[in-house]
Amino acid sequence: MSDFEKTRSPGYLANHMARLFAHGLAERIRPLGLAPAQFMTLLELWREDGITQRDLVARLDVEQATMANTLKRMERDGLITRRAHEGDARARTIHLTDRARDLQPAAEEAAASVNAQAVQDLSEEERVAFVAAMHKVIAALKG
Amino acid sequence: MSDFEKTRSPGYLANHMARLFAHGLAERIRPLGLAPAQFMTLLELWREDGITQRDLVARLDVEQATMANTLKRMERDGLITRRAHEGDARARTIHLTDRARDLQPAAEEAAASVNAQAVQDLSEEERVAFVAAMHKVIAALKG
DNA sequence: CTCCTTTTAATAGCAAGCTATGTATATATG
DNA sequence: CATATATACATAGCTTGCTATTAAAAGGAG
Repeated sequence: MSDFEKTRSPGYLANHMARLFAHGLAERIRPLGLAPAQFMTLLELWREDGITQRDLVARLDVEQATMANTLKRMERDGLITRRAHEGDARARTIHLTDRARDLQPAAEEAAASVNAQAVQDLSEEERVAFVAAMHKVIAALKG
Repeated sequence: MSDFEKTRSPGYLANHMARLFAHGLAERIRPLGLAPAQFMTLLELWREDGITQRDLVARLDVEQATMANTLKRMERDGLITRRAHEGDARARTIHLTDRARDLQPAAEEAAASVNAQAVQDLSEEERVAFVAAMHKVIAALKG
C-alpha cells in the first residue's frame, strides 16, 4: 500500500535504539540504586553542584515538570538535598549527598560499558560519523 | 574530574534525539487524534490486519505489557476492535476500524515530514550511513 | 486421560516523558 | 509605589516504557 517502512525510518530507529540504550543502562545502574534519568541528572551535578532546577532544565533539555519530578525522586532516594537560594526566594539550590558523590565512578563506568557494547560493530570512522550525525539531527529537530 | 561527556555519549544522544523525534511526531499527529505508540502500532496493522497482540510484540520489540496498554488505549479511542481468535481461546485478533484505516495517508505523511526535517542537514551518504549505523547499534544492544 | 509446562493476555505498580495549570516571588513599567 | 508581567517551581493528569505477577488456555509427557 504505502512505502513507509519502519526499518528505514530514522524516527522509528531512534526510538528503538533509545529504548535499548535505556534498558542496558537501567540494568547496569539498578544495583547502584539509580535510574537512567537520575544518572543523566547526576552527570550535571557531578560537574557542578549547587545549581538550580532551572539550570538543569536548560542543560539537559527536558521540560521543567519532568525535572521537578526527577528531582523529587532523587531527594526521596537520598541522592540530593535542596537549600534556599540566596537572593531568590523562588529558587532552591540542589546539592549532592555523599552517597551520590560516591556513585560517580561506578555509574560512569556502567554508562561507558553500554556505549562500548552499542558501538562495538562500528569502525572508528563510523563511530565518529554516527555521533556527528546525531548532533546534526538533534540540531535540525530543535530548529 | 571524569571525562564522561554527555555530548559524546551515544546513549545520551540517542535519548535526546528520540525525545525530539517523538515530540515532532506527536505534534503532527495530535490533530489526527493519534499518539506516537499508537502510530507505531498502526504501521503494523496497516500492513497486516487481524494479527494478535503477540505478533505486534514480536514485530515492534516492546514488552507484552506495554503493548497490552497501548492496545487498550487504541480500543478506547476507536482505532481497533478485537475478536475471539479462531482456534486459540487465549488470543484475540486485532482489527482496524474504518477511522484507523482512513488515517493512514495523513499519519504517514506526518511521520515522513519529521524524518525529512531530522535529516535535512545530512548528505545522502550521511543519511544512509546514519540509518545503517542505527541498525548496527540496535543489533549490538540486542545481542 | 492427567499433570506439568508453556503460552497468551491482563493487571498492578513504577519511572520518565509531556502539556497545562497554579502559586509565589522578582522585575519592570506607568 | 502600584500594578502588571515574567520567572521558578510544584502539581495534576496523561502516554509510553518497564518488571513482576496472575489467570486461563494449549500442548506435551507419562
